Amino acid sequence: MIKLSKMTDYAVVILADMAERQNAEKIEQTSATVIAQSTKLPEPTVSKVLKLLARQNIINSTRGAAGGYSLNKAPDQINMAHVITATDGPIALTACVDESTECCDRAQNCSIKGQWNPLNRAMISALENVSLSEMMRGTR
Amino acid sequence: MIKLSKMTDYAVVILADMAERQNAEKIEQTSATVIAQSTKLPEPTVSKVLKLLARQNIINSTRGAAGGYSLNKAPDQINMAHVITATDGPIALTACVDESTECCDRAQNCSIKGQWNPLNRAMISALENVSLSEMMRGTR
DNA sequence: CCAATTCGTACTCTTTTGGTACTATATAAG
DNA sequence: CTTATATAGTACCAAAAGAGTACGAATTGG
Ligand code: FES
Ligand code: FES
Repeated sequence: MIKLSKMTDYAVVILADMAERQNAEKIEQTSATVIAQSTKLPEPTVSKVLKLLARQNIINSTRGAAGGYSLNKAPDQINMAHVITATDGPIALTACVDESTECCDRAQNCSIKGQWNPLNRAMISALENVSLSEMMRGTR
Repeated sequence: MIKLSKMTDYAVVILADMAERQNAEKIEQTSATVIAQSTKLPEPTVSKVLKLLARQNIINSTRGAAGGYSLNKAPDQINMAHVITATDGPIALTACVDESTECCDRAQNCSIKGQWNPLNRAMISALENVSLSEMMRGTR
């Protein structure tokens, strides 16, 4: 079954939690520990997800004592394509998107070589059009 | 990385092969063996994929001697959502699409429970809008 | 009956994913 | 300067999923 990974699932939950907190209280930084308690997710996993999100600049990280994470954009500016890219890596439905790389094993005999792009583009733009705030409808 | 399975990859290659053959020659039934030779894919795998496609009525199967498979629709009537459903199972980005089922483990503490639908719908309709014939552009 | 062909299931091997642990680095406070 | 508190990065192991294969049952035409 085609589905997204648990990491992405967690990422959305965590981002939603951060968005709520940042909206309600005027706290700038939140530590991984606090988020883990709030979401009831295991802390090491939360930490891992936050690191992934920080690498893609979806959230901001501050080290040291009194450090933590904070959203880098408004919730309606964060789209799912970006989040999925951060947690699952690049969105490419097949390995055969461009002709430069190795493609699949049967490339020489394949009748649809290099024809996956329409599908990929459709998928990516669909994901780009769903924002975090849309995922949070009815939350508050 | 979010990607579709090799089964789906094979399925598209196989369907493209069938579409070409059915267009060129006026053959009604084609056996798994012939398709395997034509696509250079291992026969057992081809057989497996064809069975999956037949179950979803994307192709037609005839048993017995002189039996085989044939397309059930025109190539532009076959969309990728259908093919992916046949080979990978239902398209649901998360287990938490409807509230009836068990959802994920943290359902009780989840702030976005039941909010995955927008994402799922976007994804599915994107896939429905890509047809097999679009994947075959430039083939013939 | 016999040959050709699909159907269904089950099994094994490999790859990917999920989760955890450990160490290094950075920063604020005393 | 030292210490406490955080994040950053890497590496590792177990569990799950996926890919491929094999085998026997069922169906049809000659
Ligand atoms: S599917 Fe990869 S080259 Fe055809
Ligand atoms: S993600 Fe499953 S209930 Fe929230």
